Amino acid sequence: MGRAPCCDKKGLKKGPWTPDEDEKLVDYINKNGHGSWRSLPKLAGLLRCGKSCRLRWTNYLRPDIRRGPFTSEEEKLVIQLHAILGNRWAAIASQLPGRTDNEIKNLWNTHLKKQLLHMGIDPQTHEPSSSTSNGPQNRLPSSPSTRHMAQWESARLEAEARLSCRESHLSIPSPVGKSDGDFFIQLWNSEVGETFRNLDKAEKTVSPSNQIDDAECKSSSKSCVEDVRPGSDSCGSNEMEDSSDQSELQLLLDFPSDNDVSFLDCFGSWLHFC
DNA sequence: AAGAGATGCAACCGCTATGGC
DNA sequence: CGCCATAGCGGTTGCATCTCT
Repeated sequence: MGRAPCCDKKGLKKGPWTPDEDEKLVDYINKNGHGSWRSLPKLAGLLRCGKSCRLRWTNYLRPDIRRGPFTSEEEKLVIQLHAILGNRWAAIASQLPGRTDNEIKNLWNTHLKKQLLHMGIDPQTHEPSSSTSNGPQNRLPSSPSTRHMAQWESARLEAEARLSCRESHLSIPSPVGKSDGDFFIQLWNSEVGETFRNLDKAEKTVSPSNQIDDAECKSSSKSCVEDVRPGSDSCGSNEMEDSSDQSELQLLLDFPSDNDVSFLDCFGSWLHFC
Protein backbone atom coordinates (compact mmCIF):
# COMPACT_ATOMS: atom_id res chain seq x y z
CA MET A 1 0.00 0.00 0.00
CA GLY A 2 2.31 2.66 -1.17
CA ARG A 3 1.52 6.21 -0.43
CA ALA A 4 1.67 9.10 -2.83
CA PRO A 5 4.71 11.26 -2.20
CA CYS A 6 4.05 14.34 -0.15
CA CYS A 7 3.55 17.56 -2.11
CA ASP A 8 6.51 19.06 -0.24
CA LYS A 9 8.89 16.57 -1.75
CA LYS A 10 7.85 17.51 -5.24
CA GLY A 11 8.00 21.25 -4.76
CA LEU A 12 4.31 21.65 -5.39
CA LYS A 13 2.16 24.50 -4.18
CA LYS A 14 0.13 24.20 -0.98
CA GLY A 15 -2.36 26.38 0.81
CA PRO A 16 -5.39 28.28 -0.38
CA TRP A 17 -6.38 28.06 -4.02
CA THR A 18 -6.36 31.17 -6.20
CA PRO A 19 -9.24 31.97 -8.58
CA ASP A 20 -6.83 31.34 -11.45
CA GLU A 21 -6.07 27.83 -10.21
CA ASP A 22 -9.76 27.16 -9.71
CA GLU A 23 -10.47 28.25 -13.26
CA LYS A 24 -7.76 26.02 -14.67
CA LEU A 25 -9.04 23.03 -12.74
CA VAL A 26 -12.68 23.59 -13.67
CA ASP A 27 -11.82 24.18 -17.31
CA TYR A 28 -9.76 21.05 -17.51
CA ILE A 29 -12.33 18.83 -15.82
CA ASN A 30 -15.19 20.25 -17.87
CA LYS A 31 -13.30 19.47 -21.05
CA ASN A 32 -11.63 16.20 -20.18
CA GLY A 33 -13.12 14.85 -16.98
CA HIS A 34 -10.79 14.30 -14.06
CA GLY A 35 -9.44 10.97 -15.30
CA SER A 36 -6.44 10.14 -13.16
CA TRP A 37 -6.07 12.67 -10.39
CA ARG A 38 -2.39 11.93 -10.28
CA SER A 39 -1.74 13.11 -13.79
CA LEU A 40 -4.38 15.83 -13.80
CA PRO A 41 -2.33 18.70 -12.32
CA LYS A 42 0.36 18.34 -14.95
CA LEU A 43 -2.16 18.14 -17.76
CA ALA A 44 -4.16 21.06 -16.40
CA GLY A 45 -1.04 23.18 -15.86
CA LEU A 46 -1.35 23.29 -12.10
CA LEU A 47 1.46 23.17 -9.56
CA ARG A 48 -0.59 21.08 -7.16
CA CYS A 49 -0.67 17.46 -6.20
CA GLY A 50 -3.50 15.32 -7.49
CA LYS A 51 -4.86 14.84 -4.03
CA SER A 52 -5.17 18.58 -3.53
CA CYS A 53 -6.94 18.92 -6.90
CA ARG A 54 -9.37 16.15 -6.06
CA LEU A 55 -10.17 17.71 -2.70
CA ARG A 56 -10.65 21.14 -4.19
CA TRP A 57 -12.95 19.75 -6.84
CA THR A 58 -15.02 17.52 -4.59
CA ASN A 59 -15.33 19.97 -1.72
CA TYR A 60 -15.64 23.26 -3.53
CA LEU A 61 -15.70 23.39 -7.32
CA ARG A 62 -18.07 20.58 -8.24
CA PRO A 63 -21.10 22.09 -10.00
CA ASP A 64 -23.61 20.13 -7.94
CA ILE A 65 -22.37 21.49 -4.66
CA ARG A 66 -24.98 23.37 -2.73
CA ARG A 67 -23.35 26.19 -0.86
CA GLY A 68 -24.86 28.31 1.85
CA PRO A 69 -26.07 27.68 5.35
CA PHE A 70 -27.60 24.39 6.36
CA THR A 71 -31.35 24.35 6.85
CA SER A 72 -32.78 23.15 10.13
CA GLU A 73 -34.06 20.05 8.30
CA GLU A 74 -30.56 19.29 7.09
CA GLU A 75 -29.15 19.78 10.56
CA LYS A 76 -31.77 17.49 12.01
CA LEU A 77 -30.96 14.90 9.39
CA VAL A 78 -27.26 15.12 10.14
CA ILE A 79 -27.94 14.56 13.83
CA GLN A 80 -30.16 11.59 13.10
CA LEU A 81 -27.66 10.09 10.70
CA HIS A 82 -24.81 10.66 13.11
CA ALA A 83 -26.73 8.75 15.76
CA ILE A 84 -26.80 5.79 13.40
CA LEU A 85 -23.57 6.06 11.48
CA GLY A 86 -21.23 7.80 13.87
CA ASN A 87 -18.40 9.85 12.37
CA ARG A 88 -18.82 8.39 8.91
CA TRP A 89 -19.08 11.72 7.22
CA ALA A 90 -19.02 10.42 3.67
CA ALA A 91 -21.94 8.11 4.39
CA ILE A 92 -23.84 10.97 6.01
CA ALA A 93 -23.00 13.28 3.11
CA SER A 94 -24.38 10.76 0.65
CA GLN A 95 -27.81 11.31 2.21
CA LEU A 96 -27.60 15.08 1.78
CA PRO A 97 -27.42 15.94 -1.91
CA GLY A 98 -25.06 18.78 -2.67
CA ARG A 99 -23.32 18.65 0.69
CA THR A 100 -19.79 17.39 1.13
CA ASP A 101 -18.37 15.24 3.87
CA ASN A 102 -16.00 18.03 4.80
CA GLU A 103 -18.83 20.51 5.11
CA ILE A 104 -20.86 18.15 7.28
CA LYS A 105 -17.84 17.35 9.42
CA ASN A 106 -17.26 21.06 9.95
CA LEU A 107 -20.94 21.64 10.70
CA TRP A 108 -20.84 18.88 13.25
CA ASN A 109 -17.65 20.02 14.95
CA THR A 110 -18.58 23.70 15.02
CA HIS A 111 -22.34 23.76 15.54
CA LEU A 112 -24.17 20.53 16.13
CA LYS A 113 -21.81 19.07 18.70
CA LYS A 114 -22.15 22.19 20.82
CA GLN A 115 -25.88 22.30 20.25
CA LEU A 116 -26.26 18.75 21.56
CA LEU A 117 -23.97 19.42 24.50
CA HIS A 118 -26.03 22.47 25.30
CA MET A 119 -29.13 20.29 25.24
CA GLY A 120 -27.46 17.91 27.65
CA ILE A 121 -26.91 15.22 25.07
CA ASP A 122 -23.62 13.47 24.59
CA PRO A 123 -22.72 14.13 20.93
CA GLN A 124 -20.84 10.86 20.63
CA THR A 125 -23.43 8.55 22.12
CA HIS A 126 -26.54 10.66 21.55
CA GLU A 127 -27.58 9.81 25.07
CA PRO A 128 -28.38 12.28 27.79
CA SER A 129 -25.00 13.20 29.21
CA SER A 130 -26.52 13.53 32.69
CA SER A 131 -27.17 9.79 32.85
CA THR A 132 -25.54 8.31 35.87
CA SER A 133 -24.31 4.84 36.65
CA ASN A 134 -27.72 3.68 37.86
CA GLY A 135 -30.03 4.65 35.05
CA PRO A 136 -31.48 2.16 32.59
CA GLN A 137 -29.51 3.77 29.78
CA ASN A 138 -26.35 2.55 31.36
CA ARG A 139 -27.29 -0.88 30.35
CA LEU A 140 -26.24 0.14 26.89
CA PRO A 141 -22.78 -0.95 25.81
CA SER A 142 -20.09 1.16 27.37
CA SER A 143 -17.88 2.08 24.44
CA PRO A 144 -19.10 4.62 21.86
CA SER A 145 -18.42 2.23 19.02
CA THR A 146 -20.48 -0.57 20.49
CA ARG A 147 -23.18 1.85 21.43
CA HIS A 148 -23.35 2.92 17.80
CA MET A 149 -23.59 -0.72 16.87
CA ALA A 150 -26.50 -1.15 19.26
CA GLN A 151 -28.14 2.01 18.01
CA TRP A 152 -27.65 0.93 14.45
CA GLU A 153 -29.10 -2.44 15.24
CA SER A 154 -32.04 -0.77 16.94
CA ALA A 155 -32.57 1.40 13.92
CA ARG A 156 -32.39 -1.65 11.70
CA LEU A 157 -34.99 -3.40 13.77
CA GLU A 158 -37.22 -0.39 13.64
CA ALA A 159 -36.85 -0.22 9.87
CA GLU A 160 -37.40 -3.95 9.50
CA ALA A 161 -40.51 -3.66 11.60
CA ARG A 162 -41.79 -0.93 9.36
CA LEU A 163 -40.98 -2.95 6.25
CA SER A 164 -42.66 -5.98 7.73
CA CYS A 165 -45.60 -3.84 8.68
CA ARG A 166 -45.94 -2.51 5.16
CA GLU A 167 -45.55 -5.83 3.48
CA SER A 168 -47.92 -7.81 5.65
CA HIS A 169 -50.36 -4.93 6.07
CA LEU A 170 -50.33 -5.67 9.75
CA SER A 171 -51.25 -2.54 11.58
CA ILE A 172 -48.34 -2.44 13.95
CA PRO A 173 -48.74 0.97 15.46
CA SER A 174 -45.96 3.45 15.57
CA PRO A 175 -44.37 3.84 18.98
CA VAL A 176 -45.38 7.45 18.75
CA GLY A 177 -48.82 8.06 20.06
CA LYS A 178 -49.56 4.49 21.10
CA SER A 179 -48.36 2.65 24.08
CA ASP A 180 -44.73 1.64 23.75
CA GLY A 181 -45.55 -1.61 25.47
CA ASP A 182 -48.13 -2.63 22.87
CA PHE A 183 -45.83 -1.78 20.07
CA PHE A 184 -42.87 -3.66 21.49
CA ILE A 185 -44.93 -6.68 22.45
CA GLN A 186 -46.25 -6.94 18.91
CA LEU A 187 -42.80 -6.39 17.55
CA TRP A 188 -41.32 -8.95 19.91
CA ASN A 189 -43.87 -11.51 18.80
CA SER A 190 -43.24 -10.77 15.15
CA GLU A 191 -40.66 -12.29 12.83
CA VAL A 192 -38.41 -9.37 13.62
CA GLY A 193 -38.54 -10.17 17.29
CA GLU A 194 -37.68 -13.76 16.56
CA THR A 195 -34.69 -12.69 14.52
CA PHE A 196 -33.55 -10.54 17.33
CA ARG A 197 -34.02 -13.26 19.92
CA ASN A 198 -31.74 -15.41 17.82
CA LEU A 199 -29.23 -12.62 17.77
CA ASP A 200 -29.43 -12.27 21.51
CA LYS A 201 -28.75 -15.98 21.95
CA ALA A 202 -25.86 -15.85 19.55
CA GLU A 203 -24.34 -12.89 21.34
CA LYS A 204 -24.53 -14.64 24.67
CA THR A 205 -22.45 -17.46 23.29
CA VAL A 206 -19.74 -15.14 22.09
CA SER A 207 -16.69 -15.12 24.30
CA PRO A 208 -15.53 -11.75 25.65
CA SER A 209 -12.56 -11.75 23.32
CA ASN A 210 -14.92 -12.12 20.39
CA GLN A 211 -17.16 -9.25 21.34
CA ILE A 212 -18.38 -7.16 18.48
CA ASP A 213 -15.88 -4.49 17.81
CA ASP A 214 -15.78 -1.67 15.32
CA ALA A 215 -12.21 -2.34 14.37
CA GLU A 216 -13.02 -5.94 13.62
CA CYS A 217 -15.94 -4.84 11.53
CA LYS A 218 -13.72 -2.48 9.60
CA SER A 219 -11.05 -5.03 8.94
CA SER A 220 -13.51 -7.67 7.89
CA SER A 221 -15.36 -7.59 4.62
CA LYS A 222 -18.21 -9.42 6.34
CA SER A 223 -20.21 -7.42 8.75
CA CYS A 224 -20.30 -8.10 12.44
CA VAL A 225 -24.07 -8.23 12.40
CA GLU A 226 -24.05 -10.75 9.61
CA ASP A 227 -21.68 -12.89 11.59
CA VAL A 228 -24.14 -13.34 14.40
CA ARG A 229 -27.30 -13.17 12.36
CA PRO A 230 -27.10 -15.85 9.75
CA GLY A 231 -30.87 -15.95 9.53
CA SER A 232 -31.24 -12.36 8.53
CA ASP A 233 -32.03 -11.85 4.88
CA SER A 234 -31.26 -8.18 4.91
CA CYS A 235 -27.76 -6.92 4.39
CA GLY A 236 -25.89 -7.04 7.63
CA SER A 237 -23.26 -4.58 6.61
CA ASN A 238 -23.19 -1.32 8.46
CA GLU A 239 -22.21 0.37 5.21
CA MET A 240 -25.06 2.31 3.70
CA GLU A 241 -24.36 1.47 0.10
CA ASP A 242 -26.67 -1.47 -0.27
CA SER A 243 -30.12 -0.82 -1.59
CA SER A 244 -31.83 -2.63 1.27
CA ASP A 245 -29.87 -0.57 3.72
CA GLN A 246 -30.87 2.50 1.79
CA SER A 247 -34.53 1.65 2.07
CA GLU A 248 -34.20 0.84 5.73
CA LEU A 249 -32.39 4.09 6.28
CA GLN A 250 -35.08 5.92 4.40
CA LEU A 251 -37.70 4.30 6.58
CA LEU A 252 -35.74 5.35 9.58
CA LEU A 253 -35.52 8.89 8.28
CA ASP A 254 -39.24 8.88 7.68
CA PHE A 255 -39.65 8.60 11.41
CA PRO A 256 -41.56 11.57 12.78
CA SER A 257 -39.03 14.34 13.03
CA ASP A 258 -40.40 15.82 16.22
CA ASN A 259 -39.31 12.63 17.86
CA ASP A 260 -35.77 12.98 16.56
CA VAL A 261 -33.62 10.10 17.70
CA SER A 262 -35.31 9.57 21.00
CA PHE A 263 -36.84 6.38 19.68
CA LEU A 264 -33.33 4.98 19.51
CA ASP A 265 -32.99 5.35 23.24
CA CYS A 266 -36.46 3.95 23.66
CA PHE A 267 -35.62 1.04 21.43
CA GLY A 268 -32.24 0.66 23.07
CA SER A 269 -33.87 0.38 26.46
CA TRP A 270 -36.27 -2.19 25.12
CA LEU A 271 -33.39 -4.05 23.55
CA HIS A 272 -31.66 -4.32 26.87
CA PHE A 273 -34.83 -5.06 28.72
CA CYS A 274 -34.96 -8.18 26.61
C1' DA B 1 -9.91 51.83 18.11
C1' DA B 2 -7.09 48.03 19.18
C1' DG B 3 -5.75 43.73 20.99
C1' DA B 4 -7.03 39.03 22.55
C1' DG B 5 -9.61 35.19 22.25
C1' DA B 6 -13.18 32.46 19.90
C1' DT B 7 -15.11 30.64 15.85
C1' DG B 8 -15.66 28.72 11.21
C1' DC B 9 -14.02 26.85 7.19
C1' DA B 10 -10.76 25.34 3.64
C1' DA B 11 -7.06 22.56 3.09
C1' DC B 12 -3.65 19.25 4.53
C1' DC B 13 -2.04 14.82 6.56
C1' DG B 14 -1.89 10.14 7.23
C1' DC B 15 -4.21 6.01 7.01
C1' DT B 16 -6.93 2.24 4.71
C1' DA B 17 -9.22 -0.03 0.79
C1' DT B 18 -9.05 -1.47 -3.73
C1' DG B 19 -7.48 -2.87 -8.09
C1' DG B 20 -3.85 -3.76 -11.46
C1' DC B 21 0.42 -5.90 -12.53
C1' DC C 1 0.78 -13.78 -3.56
C1' DG C 2 2.97 -9.59 -2.85
C1' DC C 3 3.93 -5.01 -4.31
C1' DC C 4 2.62 -0.65 -5.96
C1' DA C 5 -0.41 3.22 -7.45
C1' DT C 6 -4.44 5.48 -6.69
C1' DA C 7 -8.73 6.97 -4.59
C1' DG C 8 -11.24 7.97 -0.69
C1' DC C 9 -11.95 8.81 4.11
C1' DG C 10 -11.67 10.91 8.78
C1' DG C 11 -8.88 13.65 11.87
C1' DT C 12 -6.35 17.70 12.40
C1' DT C 13 -4.38 22.15 11.44
C1' DG C 14 -3.88 26.92 10.01
C1' DC C 15 -5.64 31.11 8.93
C1' DA C 16 -9.17 34.58 8.11
C1' DT C 17 -12.96 36.61 10.26
C1' DC C 18 -15.82 37.75 14.06
C1' DT C 19 -16.81 39.04 18.83
C1' DC C 20 -15.72 40.68 23.12
C1' DT C 21 -13.36 43.59 26.38
